[in-house]
Amino acid sequence: MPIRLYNTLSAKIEDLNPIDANRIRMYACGPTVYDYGHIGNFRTFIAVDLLYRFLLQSGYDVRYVMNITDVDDRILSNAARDGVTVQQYTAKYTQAFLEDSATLNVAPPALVRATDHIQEMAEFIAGLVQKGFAYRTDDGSYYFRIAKFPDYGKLSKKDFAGMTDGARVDVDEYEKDSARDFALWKAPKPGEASWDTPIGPGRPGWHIECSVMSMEELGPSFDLHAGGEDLIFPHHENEIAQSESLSGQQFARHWFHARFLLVEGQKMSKSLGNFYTLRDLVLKGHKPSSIRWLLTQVPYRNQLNFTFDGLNAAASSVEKLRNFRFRLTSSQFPAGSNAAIAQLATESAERVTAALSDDLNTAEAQGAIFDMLRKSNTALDAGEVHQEDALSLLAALDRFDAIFAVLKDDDQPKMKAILDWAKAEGRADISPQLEELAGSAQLADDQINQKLADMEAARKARNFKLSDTLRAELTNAGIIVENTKEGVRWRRK
RNA sequence: GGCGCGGUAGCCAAGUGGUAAGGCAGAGGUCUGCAAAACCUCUAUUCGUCGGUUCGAUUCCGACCCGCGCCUCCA
Repeated sequence: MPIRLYNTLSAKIEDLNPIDANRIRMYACGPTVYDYGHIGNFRTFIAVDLLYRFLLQSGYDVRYVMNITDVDDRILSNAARDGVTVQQYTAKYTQAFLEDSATLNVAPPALVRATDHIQEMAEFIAGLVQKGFAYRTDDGSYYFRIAKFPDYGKLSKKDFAGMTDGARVDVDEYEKDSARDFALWKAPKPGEASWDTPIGPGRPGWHIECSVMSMEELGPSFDLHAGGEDLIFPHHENEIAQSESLSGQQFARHWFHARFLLVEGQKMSKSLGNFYTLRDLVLKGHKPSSIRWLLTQVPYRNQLNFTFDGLNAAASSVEKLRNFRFRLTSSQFPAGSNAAIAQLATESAERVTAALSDDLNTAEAQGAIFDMLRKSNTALDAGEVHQEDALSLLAALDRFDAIFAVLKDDDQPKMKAILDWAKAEGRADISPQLEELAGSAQLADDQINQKLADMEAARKARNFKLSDTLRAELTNAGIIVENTKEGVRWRRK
């Protein structure tokens, strides 16, 4: 089954057709590390992560590169303001980004940093100058000459042909031939970091890093380029212009853009008070798995309305999935198999794959897995699931989770780490819920098991008062005890 | 203004030219010492509004209303 994806360049859903049959080379625009990542950032990164994981599952040999933008105007001016080096300033947020990605189970791509490629950028720009696509202004900045690239606008569907501009739009800006020409290289600003290169001192423009690093890592022409929808213009449009001008070849063949999310029905913004970093949400007591699930619920091209109600609903959904897996792995089944269940497992896995192949329709895929869940639970209740069936269902579930990555119950240590960070930072907004969830491992497993044994003994003796007391103690420690026909079992809240 | 996306149950959200997936929440029931989990039943005669095409439209077309995005550095 071909994987179909919407391609911003053609504005159509197309079969993904890699240059090399079995290999995908993809590049994603990563974060600018000047602050902690917010949930909008992670919506995009998770969307790309789902794509990456699905390509791997589909058998492709995927080379996935993401950049870290560790040089831009904000970074340089903030570093100067704080009296630290650019490296010092960005190290903290780069680290935070890596931690947050891990918290959200984002599979790590190969990372490249802009500041490690300054010389290559200078060479790239020199090449553009040589070919007549770029020019230097009196102050030592370099600009790309859009008039030389007739395809300019092909990604963002903008028509610049009829547009003539007067002198300069912004008199504070450096001089350039046309208002639309964009900076490849900016002359140094007094008091801020700059780099010495063969084209002179200065700092790179925003777009050049991605052209340089993607082409260096993946070749002048590669399969897939991803990012948030805001990057379509100007960032990706400019990348195309630079890259194709220099190489004379098509740059990325397929462009994948994730749509922005809304928060409580409105665009996320600091002024509206609905701006959340990942850490903000965890501090409120929300599990990373709930956040990841909510961010995967709406297909990447649709607007996703991120709400706290939705987050709580997501937590319930994840718990339901985990309960199901728990049931499959902790129950005893009769030997043999049941053809109907085997078929259910197979069909469900196929439905998931078909949904994801259809432009990464995550909602459809999740619907399929919940159908399997309900039917399986019904069969489990009826005792119709045999050993081999349980394994088949488990395989289908884990295949699903190889993409969605929410089943592993590791929220608690992640939340504990963020709690520790928040305390070290002196954050005042640590919720009691986080304290409770992060601390739920205060009881060691053997302590839990001892209490469970005591509780079971009390229940056998029909000493329900003692039994209830012990259950309450465990509940307070974040342990949920389940008494089933097959005996007692427990899990963390 | 230009270009683009969307409006589906209390909330979130798929989807199809042939009569509405899934999740959450809610109600009732089964199971159960309690609890938890799970299952069953119920909850949109209807898919922003108004027209049109069609045997038939939520799905196609048009208009209108509403929300959202991009239009130079926000994922």
